[in-house]
Amino acid sequence: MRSDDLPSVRALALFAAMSDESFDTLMQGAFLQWFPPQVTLIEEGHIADFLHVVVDGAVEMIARHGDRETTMAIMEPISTFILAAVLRDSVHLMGARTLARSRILMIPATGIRDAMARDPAFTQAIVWELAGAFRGAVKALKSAKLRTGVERLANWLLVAHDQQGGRGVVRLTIDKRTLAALLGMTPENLSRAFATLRRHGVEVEGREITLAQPSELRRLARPTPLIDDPSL
Amino acid sequence: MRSDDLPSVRALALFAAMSDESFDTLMQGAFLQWFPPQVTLIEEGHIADFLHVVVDGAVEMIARHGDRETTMAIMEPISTFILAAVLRDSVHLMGARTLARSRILMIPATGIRDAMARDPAFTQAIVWELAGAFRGAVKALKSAKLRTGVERLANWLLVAHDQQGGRGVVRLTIDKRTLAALLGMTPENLSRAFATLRRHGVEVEGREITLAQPSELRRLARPTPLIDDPSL
DNA sequence: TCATTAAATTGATAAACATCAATCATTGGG
DNA sequence: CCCAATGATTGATGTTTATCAATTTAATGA
Repeated sequence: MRSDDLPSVRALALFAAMSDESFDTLMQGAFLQWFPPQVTLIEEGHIADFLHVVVDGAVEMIARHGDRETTMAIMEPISTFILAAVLRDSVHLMGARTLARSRILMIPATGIRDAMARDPAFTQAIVWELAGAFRGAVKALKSAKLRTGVERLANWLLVAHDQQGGRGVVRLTIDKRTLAALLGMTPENLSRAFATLRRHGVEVEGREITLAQPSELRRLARPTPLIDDPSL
Repeated sequence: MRSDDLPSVRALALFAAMSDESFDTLMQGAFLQWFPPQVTLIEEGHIADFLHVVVDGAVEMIARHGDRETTMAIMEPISTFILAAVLRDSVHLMGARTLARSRILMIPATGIRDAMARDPAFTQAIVWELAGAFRGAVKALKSAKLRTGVERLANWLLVAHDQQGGRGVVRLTIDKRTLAALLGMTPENLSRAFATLRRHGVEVEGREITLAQPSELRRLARPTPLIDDPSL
């Protein structure tokens, strides 16, 4: 790993408070690598060898069962995935695949566990990270259980809208098939959901989506921070 | 809190490795209390004041949105709930209600955070607990997204069967309405799912369920450790 | 034991969602 | 620019699930 990448890695919340010694030890065995799109990074069911950190790009967390596949989450910079499997020295419950050209930091699982045992500040950061991951999964489960597909899309759009500056336009950074899988529906039903939302001011042109009547959309979506607020 | 309850609390994995000093400080402000069934312990959206530990009984984690309600998990002894909200000093994403007469240990959230800051062994135990909770939520989400209702019931029965000694009978410890909500369906559809499973050797008599043809049920259920193994 | 209430089951119907297929639109490579 | 491949949309149909209502069963309290 090139030494000019180190400061930006160090600035990540997970690593910021740990000691210099711990950080240097950890980075000895780590590597930061570019991957093209559609590369499988980890396989569901395999033992976790590395902690992965998305530094650039995007990674799709995938779950499969029989002939069925779903998208569990999209990891964007700067975020880790598979931390729990690493800490428990266990198997991945999900696979991961790059959605775009991505730069991924990979840190040996043993190094993470060793550093955690030695550096309390690092452990505290891990606690913070895990608590956030757990709450993210709870919110996803709530959405899946309490909302219809159309409602999930509407709320997804409102969140994306806020994250993109709230100027009436949402630019899709993922293809619609992946969005459908993330929202727990078929691509066909995503198209239909968009058609349903047309009456609520949602205009779709390829990857650009205009929210012409945001309050109308909000009325249908019924957002709640307890599901939709990424910071909660 | 009576001092003869302390040893069994101390033996909980979360507290076992922490120092005596930390444990004593934590237990100063804690209390262990019996609650009758159907008592709301925490409300969704409220700030987390206490960490809760189910010592006896059972607690249902509930999520609500509008006029809809679902069961997110059933917490049985010995388990904690709401740890992530405590650690992040944030609001509950779920409510909790006793399902049976339950003995609950309540520890002030500030005490938990203080102890975590001071006692690395406690922090390590928290990491272990959080990692498990996250993986539990991921498995629940996978089940919700990848399986039909009938399949979820079938797998739930197989897991319960194993946990109850694998002798061909499952005894329901919760009412069927709650089981339905846990599995993400209406009570009516739970009845229908049981009727569907009759052809796979599942005989229902009130709260007692006989698995007359376990391998037939297994063939329909298609269990996978990556969703169904409680230890993974 | 009996009456009342609550839970569970069953039936009918509607809504949400998936599957399959055909067509259209977009993208990427030669 | 053209063509092939891929993604998206639309239509038809089937499946899963929810809702509503009626009936049956089980549990509870006096």
